[in-house]
Amino acid sequence: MRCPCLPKAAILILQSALTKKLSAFVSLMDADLDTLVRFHQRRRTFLPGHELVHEGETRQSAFVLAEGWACSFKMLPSGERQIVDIQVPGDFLGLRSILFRTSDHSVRAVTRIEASEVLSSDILNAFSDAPRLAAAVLWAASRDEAMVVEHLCNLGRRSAEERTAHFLLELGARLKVVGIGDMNGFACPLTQYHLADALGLSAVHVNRVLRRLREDNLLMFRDGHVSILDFERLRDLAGFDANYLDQDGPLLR
Amino acid sequence: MRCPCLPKAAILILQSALTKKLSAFVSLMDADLDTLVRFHQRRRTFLPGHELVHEGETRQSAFVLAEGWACSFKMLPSGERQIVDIQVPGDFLGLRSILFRTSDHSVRAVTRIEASEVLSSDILNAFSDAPRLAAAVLWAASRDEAMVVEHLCNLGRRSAEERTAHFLLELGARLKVVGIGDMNGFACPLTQYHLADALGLSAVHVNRVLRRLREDNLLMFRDGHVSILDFERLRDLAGFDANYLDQDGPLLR
DNA sequence: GGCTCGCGCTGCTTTAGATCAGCATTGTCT
DNA sequence: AGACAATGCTGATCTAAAGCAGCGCGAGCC
Repeated sequence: MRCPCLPKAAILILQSALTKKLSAFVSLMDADLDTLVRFHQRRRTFLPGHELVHEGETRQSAFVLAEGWACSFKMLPSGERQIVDIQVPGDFLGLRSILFRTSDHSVRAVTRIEASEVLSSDILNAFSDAPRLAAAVLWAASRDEAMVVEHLCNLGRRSAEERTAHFLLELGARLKVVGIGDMNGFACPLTQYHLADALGLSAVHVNRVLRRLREDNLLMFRDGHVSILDFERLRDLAGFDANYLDQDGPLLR
Repeated sequence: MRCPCLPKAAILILQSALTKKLSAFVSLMDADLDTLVRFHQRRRTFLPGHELVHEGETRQSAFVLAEGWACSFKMLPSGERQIVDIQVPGDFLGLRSILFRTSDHSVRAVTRIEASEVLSSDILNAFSDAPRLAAAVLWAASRDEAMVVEHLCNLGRRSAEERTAHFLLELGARLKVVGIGDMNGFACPLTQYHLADALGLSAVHVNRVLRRLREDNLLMFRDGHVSILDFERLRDLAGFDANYLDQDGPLLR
């Protein structure tokens, strides 16, 4: 605990996944933590499949994901879905939907989730009241962008196997930071259809790729669990370098 | 001019491409404009091909692009290049490189460019001194992310023709906001190799796609100029909806 | 019990785009 | 002038992944 005189809510926040993540960027002051507490009012529960944010609609809310998994995606005119990112605890959901006139993407719960609604006033007030926290929000948004950029390289220049391996390694690394899963694997509620929509592949092909990865003793994706069988070879296959997650080492700035 | 008592430098800033872009989000106050002036000290000129930001290196600078074109990209272990985005006047270059421990991407001048170096202290001080400007920076970063997200959909779910059309329509829309080009087309210093690296295609295939688009009287990419021959059909082909650029209509928030 | 539905899995055929190879044009350097 | 490097362009061949078709299995439901 940083400061025993903080209100009880703030102490809970200290342990939240979001705080863990932001603390990798700056050490937050009391004023920042007080403001973070406000982010965590309005906690909600949503069932699997519920759409929290709707592409093309105005006056959307953003959320901070506390428990469970979600995915952000865009629908294309052809009716196909492109999953942009998978969200795990500590991630913002739909941040761009409150900064933009109309949301450019949708967010849907994959599992049952708990999330706190964040209003655009919460974010914008943070810029006046808690500049360090606001800077951390910019950092978090930039980190999200870095992940999308890496996904772009995935789709543009990596083969189906490399892509799949890279995607699952990234998920593992992100989950480790918020204290879920370990080097050997993690619980994963995604279906092969989720993978297909995220990786720009057909579900049929994802299935084949997963089989090959399993037959090569690289990883197993089965029964809602991902097992990393050979991290080194997987990392080399995928060309995975976690630098872009900016999460190793203690906070510097 | 908003305020005749501002220093001369600030009045110039009022007309800068960055200011035009940020003003689409919030109307900036004098304090914001003063801070923006600081962003525009340290103006530099770079020759075509110069690499301003280096992937994997620490202590990088960011820049605001004032004149000319640049591209941000990542190199993959295979030696292939994925262009993440093309930058035009008013865009930030390498913003993530000052927020992260090590830069996750590189930035290279396509043409001769003029750019102002922005230190991480410039950005972070803005959070304390000019919260509205800081919020606008978050918006600009989010807009960049929205563009990368759209590129992701491009690579994941659109055919080579759709991708190419979409990419060039987006460029046209972005250039229009900063006052370059019009509905009929724009000067474009990119080579077919740039397109290939941005679109995740081979240069050979880009050439064929451009030929088909030309033969169908949709657009011409030739001699450093893009001519939009049939905007409506191109837009339908590409499934292009400029909403994600969040640049239409007057400022609301 | 039988029904459907979601999800995982597999074989066969097709195709979009890569790869390979080579030519034409233009501008720059010596 | 000749050499060369970039860039644009084209035909022939190859291949990774899509598309299509279908089966198995367990869960939930009438």
